[in-house]
Amino acid sequence: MTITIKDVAKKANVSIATVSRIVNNKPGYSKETEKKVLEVIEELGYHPNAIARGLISKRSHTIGVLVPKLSSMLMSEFISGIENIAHQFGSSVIICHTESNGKKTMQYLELLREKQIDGIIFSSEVLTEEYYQFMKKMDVPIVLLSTVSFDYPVPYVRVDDQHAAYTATEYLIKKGHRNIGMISGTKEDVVAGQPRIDGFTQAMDRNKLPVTNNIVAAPGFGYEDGKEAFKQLITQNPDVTAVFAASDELALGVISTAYQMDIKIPDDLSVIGYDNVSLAEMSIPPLTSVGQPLSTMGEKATEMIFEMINTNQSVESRIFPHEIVERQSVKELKKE
Amino acid sequence: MTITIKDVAKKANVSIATVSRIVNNKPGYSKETEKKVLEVIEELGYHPNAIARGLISKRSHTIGVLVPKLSSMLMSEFISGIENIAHQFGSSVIICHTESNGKKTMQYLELLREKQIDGIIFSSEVLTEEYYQFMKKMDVPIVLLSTVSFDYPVPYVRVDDQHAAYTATEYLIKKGHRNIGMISGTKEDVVAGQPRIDGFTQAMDRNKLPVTNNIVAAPGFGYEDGKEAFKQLITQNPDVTAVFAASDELALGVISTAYQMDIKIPDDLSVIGYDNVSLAEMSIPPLTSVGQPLSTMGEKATEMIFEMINTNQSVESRIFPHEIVERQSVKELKKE
DNA sequence: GAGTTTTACGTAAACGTTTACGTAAAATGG
DNA sequence: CCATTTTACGTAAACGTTTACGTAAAACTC
Repeated sequence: MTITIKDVAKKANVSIATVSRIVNNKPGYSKETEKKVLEVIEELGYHPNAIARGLISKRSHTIGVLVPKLSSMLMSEFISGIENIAHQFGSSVIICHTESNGKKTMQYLELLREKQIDGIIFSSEVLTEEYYQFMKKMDVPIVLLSTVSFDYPVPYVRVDDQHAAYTATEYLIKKGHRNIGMISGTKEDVVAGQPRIDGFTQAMDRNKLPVTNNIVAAPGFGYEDGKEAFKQLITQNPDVTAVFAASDELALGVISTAYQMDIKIPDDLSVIGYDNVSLAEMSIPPLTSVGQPLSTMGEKATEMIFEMINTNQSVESRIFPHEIVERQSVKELKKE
Repeated sequence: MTITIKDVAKKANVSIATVSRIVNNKPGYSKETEKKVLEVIEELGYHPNAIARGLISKRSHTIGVLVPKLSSMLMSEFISGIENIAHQFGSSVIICHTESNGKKTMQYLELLREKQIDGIIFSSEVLTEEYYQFMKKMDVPIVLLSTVSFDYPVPYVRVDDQHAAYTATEYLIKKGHRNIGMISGTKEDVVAGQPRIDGFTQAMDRNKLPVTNNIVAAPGFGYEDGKEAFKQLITQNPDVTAVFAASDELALGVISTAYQMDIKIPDDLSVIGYDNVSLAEMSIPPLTSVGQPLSTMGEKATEMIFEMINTNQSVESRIFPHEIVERQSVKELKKE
C-alpha cells in the first residue's frame, strides 16, 4: 500500500487541499498546521506521485531525445550534456536510438506522444517531412542538435560545418601542405557530409590548389570506412602529404592503414580529424582534430527546450564555435 | 485542445467505457460499433494518454538505469542493449548518470520514485546500504548489472571477473611470458578492482611466478591512469615482457607510453586489455582483449527486470562467459 | 466596535483513463 | 414460448493530485 495525500490528510486532521498546499508551498496555511503536516509526512514517508501530478499539470517532466546511434562517442557526449541540464530542470530524459531507421523512429515518436513528453531533441539526422509533421501535431517544443532543416522552422544547435572544414583545410595549407586529401563520410548526410566537403573544396580553391582525385567519400563515418577510403585515396593519389578526415574514427582508420603500409604519421603523412572525441587523444600519435563543444551543445539544446516550454515561444538557433585541437598528427612541411 | 476518450465517445455516440474496451481490445462490443469507433478515432486523431493510464494501472512503463559514467564506451553498450529490450516491452528507459556521486545518486532515486518507475537496473557501482534500503522501500524489481552485492539478495548479471582475469593471465603465460605486470584500476571497485587482481595473482601463483613488484593500482580505469601506472610499473620492474591491463583504456595508456619510450608493441612488450570495447580494434597495434558480451548483458538484465515485473518473483542471477579476443598486441615468446 | 480585508482552511470538480457492476436486449435451450 | 444465458453496452467510481471557489474566523481600519 503506497501512502497517498489522503492518508496524510486524515492523519493530520486536515484536508488534502491543505496538504497539497504545504507540499507545493503555496500560501494558505498557518505555521502550526505546516509543522504538523510535515511531521505526518515524515512519519508516514509520503512522496507525491508524479503521474497524478502530470495528469493535472499536463507536464510529464520528461523530454525525448532521438539519436541515430547510441554507441558513438559523439552521442554519448551530447547525451551527457542533455541529461545534465534536464536533471537541473527536474526532468528526466528518454533516449530513443533510432538506428537511422524510419520505422523505428516513428515507433519512438508514438511512444513519446503517448508518454506526453514535454519536448524533443532531434539529433544528427535529417528531419524528414514525415517526422516533422508528426512532431508538429504533438505540439511540443523541438530543437535540432547537430543537424538542420531547410524546409521547416525548427531552431537548431550546431557548429558551422562548412566553416570548420574550411578552417581545418586552411590549417593544413598553412602548415605547408599542397596536395591534401579528404576522406568524407556519407555524402548524403546534410550536416556532416556535403558541407564539410564544400568547406574543404572552398579552402583548396581559394588557395588555388587542385582538388581532382583528392576526395574520397566513404559510406559512413566509422573506423573501417576510414581504412577502406584511405586505401582508395592513396591509390588514386599517392602523393598526398596530408589528409583531412570528416570524423575522428575515419582518421583513426587512416592512421591504422597508413601504419600497415609503413607510412609514418606525421612524418610521411599528416592527418587531421573531426569532432575531437576522447578517442583522438588516445591515438598514436595523438590526433589533431577539429573540436566541437559537444556536451556544451547538448546542454544548450536542452536549455532551449526548457526555455520554449516555459515561455511558449520559439527560440533562436545557435551556431557554436569550433576550434583546432593541436596534437601530434600534423607536421609542418619545411618550405623548399 | 488535445482530444480525449470523451470526445471519441461523444462523436461515436457510445460511452467512454466502450471506447476504452475497443482501444484495449477487451470483449464487450459488436463489430459495428467497433468499426464506428475506430473510424471516429482515426478521424479525430485520438491517442490514449499514457499518464492517465499509468495512474490507474500503477505502471509507468518506464525503467530507470543508474550508471556511474555516461560517456564510457562500456556504458554505451550496456545501455544500447537495455534500451533495445525495454522498447520491445513497450517501455522506455530513463538513464541516470550518477558520476559515482552519492548525493546525485540519491537525488536520482528520488526522481525515479516520484516517476513511479517499474524497475531499476543498477550498474557498475557498489550497492550501498543507503541505496539498497531506498530501493527496497520503492518496492520495484532491481537487477545489478556488472556489479554484485554481498549483503543483499539482489539478482545480478555479470561475468566472473576473477576467472576472466585468470584466463587473461594464463593466456599470457601460455604465450611464454614469465614476468608479467598488471595495471589494475581502482582497487576499491568491488567488481573490476580486487577480483581482477585476485584472478591475476591466482594465475601467477599456480604457475609459480612471482608477483612482487608486478602490480600497479591506478586510481581509475582511464587512459591517463594507464599512462601513469605504466610509468610506475616499468620503473619498478623494467623487465616485464607483458602487461595485463584491467581495462582497454588503461591498455591504450600503456601502449601510448610504451610508444613514447620506444618500447615496441608487441615485439618488446605484449599487452592485453579488458572489456573489448570498440576502441580495442582501433588501437595500433589492434589490442588483444578480454571480451564481455556487453550489449547482451544489458539485454539480459532488462529481460530479468520485466520477468520480475510480470511474475512478481525474483529471478536467478546470470554469469556470462568471457572470451579472449585475439588481435595483435600479444606476441608469443620463443622458448629459449 | 462596525465594517472591511486577510488568513486559513475545507469542498468538490477536474485531469484522462480503466473497470466493477448493473441492465436491457438478444441468443440459446428444451 | 418461457426460462436461462450471453452479449453489448452504460453508469459511476476510482487512480492521486491540483485548484477554483466558498466561508468562517481573525486581523485590521478609523
